[in-house]
Amino acid sequence: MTLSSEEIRTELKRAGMRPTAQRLTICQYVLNQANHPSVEDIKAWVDDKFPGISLATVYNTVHALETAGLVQAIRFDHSDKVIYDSNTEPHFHFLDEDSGTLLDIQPEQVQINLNLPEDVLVNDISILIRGKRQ
Amino acid sequence: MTLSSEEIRTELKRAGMRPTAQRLTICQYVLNQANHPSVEDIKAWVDDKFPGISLATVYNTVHALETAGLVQAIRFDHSDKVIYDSNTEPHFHFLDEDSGTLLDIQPEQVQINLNLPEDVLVNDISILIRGKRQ
DNA sequence: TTTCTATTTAGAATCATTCTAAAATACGCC
DNA sequence: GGCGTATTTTAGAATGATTCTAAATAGAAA
Repeated sequence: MTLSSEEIRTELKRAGMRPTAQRLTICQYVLNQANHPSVEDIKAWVDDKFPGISLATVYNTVHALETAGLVQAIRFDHSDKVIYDSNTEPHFHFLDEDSGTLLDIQPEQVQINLNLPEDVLVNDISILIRGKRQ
Repeated sequence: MTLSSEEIRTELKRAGMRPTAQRLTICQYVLNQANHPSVEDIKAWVDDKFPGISLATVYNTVHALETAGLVQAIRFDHSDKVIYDSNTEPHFHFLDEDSGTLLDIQPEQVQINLNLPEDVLVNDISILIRGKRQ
C-alpha cells in the first residue's frame, strides 16, 4: 500500500500528530518505501531529503507512529536493533539468511493448529521463518 | 533436564571450556535452575554464591556457552534484553502477558503447514505466542 | 614445579536509545 | 496577516546493555 503525500498528512492528523516536514519525510520512507527499516536506516535515508534532521526526531516520530498504530516495533534474534513494520495487518516474517532481507508472509500461507491448555487465551502469534532461496 | 555438577564439568570440557568455579556456578543457574534468564538475572543469582564475580565473566560465559551450543540467545519484542535458553531441542515459546513469564511450548502442541514458494528452504521456525491464563 | 595458554577482572569504550531544556514551529483565534 | 500557546525539533548529555582492553590469575600439560 502506497500513500500519497496528502494521504500521509491525513493519517498524521487523524492520529493527532502535526504533519511537520520532518514527519512527512520520515513517513514517506517508513510507510511507503522502506522494508522493515531500523532507526539507522531511516536516519540515513531521510538525511538526504532533509539534511540536518536530528536523530532524536527520528526516534520521536517512530514512537509517535507506533502509539498511533501506524507502525509496529519488532525485534529479532539476528539483530540488536529495533525495526519498524508498516504492515499493520496480521502477518508473519521470513528472513532470507543469505541476503538478510526480511519479507512478509501472508497468514494464508501459514496454517497453525495450537493444542494449548483450555485456560490459555491467545492474543497474538508471531512467527519468524528463517531460510534460503535455492 | 537437570545436570549434576559432574555432568556440567563434562559438558564444559567436551566444549573445550575449562570448568572454572565461575563457569560451574553460572551453569548451575543457566542450565539447571533458571527459566530464560537475562544476563542481569544471571549476575544477580550468581552474586550470592560467588561474590565478586565480574559482569564481564557472565557475558564471556554465556557467549562461550552459546558458541558451544549449550544455550541459545533469544530476543523478544517485549524486552530489550537478550535472554538465554538452555533448551536446545526444537520448541516454541509462550509469553504470559500478566506475569511476564516465558514458557516452553512443545513442538507436539503446534501443527504448522507452510505454503511457501518451492525454492524456499526453511532452516528454522520460531514462534512466540502471547496470551493470558483465564 | 615450570611454562603456556585460557580465563577473569576492573574499568574504559561503544552503541542504541532516552532524556532534557531551550529554540523553533504549527495552528487556532482575533 | 499577526499573536499566543501548545507541540515539535534540536543538540547534547545521560542511560543502559554490551563489548573491548590490558593486566593479573589460574588451569593444565610436561
